[in-house]
Amino acid sequence: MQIETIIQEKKLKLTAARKEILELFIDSQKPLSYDDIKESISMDKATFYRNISKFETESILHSFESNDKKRYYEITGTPHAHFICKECNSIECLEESINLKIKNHTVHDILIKGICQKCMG
Amino acid sequence: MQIETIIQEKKLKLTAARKEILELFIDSQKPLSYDDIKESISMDKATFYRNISKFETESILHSFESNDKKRYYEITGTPHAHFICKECNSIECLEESINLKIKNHTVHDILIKGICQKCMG
DNA sequence: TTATAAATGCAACTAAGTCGCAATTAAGAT
DNA sequence: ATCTTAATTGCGACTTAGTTGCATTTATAA
Repeated sequence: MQIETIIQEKKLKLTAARKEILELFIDSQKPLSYDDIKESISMDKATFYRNISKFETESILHSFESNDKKRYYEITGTPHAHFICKECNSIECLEESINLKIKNHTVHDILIKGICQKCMG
Repeated sequence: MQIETIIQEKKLKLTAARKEILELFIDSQKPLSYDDIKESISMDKATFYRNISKFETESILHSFESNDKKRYYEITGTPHAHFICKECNSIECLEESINLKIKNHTVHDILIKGICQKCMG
């Protein structure tokens, strides 16, 4: 996944901030919140959120609200469900796809909440 | 569902605030946030949240974070999944139960996000 | 190289929820 | 019926995630 290609396809300006954000999300194996990466990035949080928002409207990233009042973002790729641990707030991507249809509704995302292996002890 | 029975079973004091909260949630057909009901209740928000928190530890209510940074609460009854519309943020209780097991994880809740019938136009 | 629309940093703001503390109250004991 | 006391309440100040207005800077295309 080439950052410059992504940016050019959507006709966005390639700024240092955008490069930083996309590098982080492309390398990450799981969704990240602003809080997760604020130490690793050099831009202001307004810049972060404005870019994230643009990336979302361009479908480069998508997001969901977790159990900890934070929004988590990930690169839009193969759709998959997420497991959120109510105890430690960790998030796992579930690879086995869940095929779920609800009539008169378009399903985009599935979040499963519960207790993860670590927290079950 | 009798409010006095619920309160007595958990050995809590029956206060006016608790009565108000439980009445609202027992009558509601869907999960409610503080914002949904703040006009209808007479207590301070600290009191609301402290009681909600107690009701959650007593398993009288349970809650989840929706797509709009608000936490939604509902009476603990028959387990069911929720559909959250990403566009209008409405929440529906899904009655057909979804049987989902993930090895090494305890599943408590399922949230399905997408677009509801109204918003599909 | 320049023009300009878009992007940035900063500071001030919003909104959901939390916390400390003094005053009040439910419920059991007298 | 009243007293006692731990639990509950209201208030105000605080926290934290995210947003907004505005002056300055910068990527791109002419």
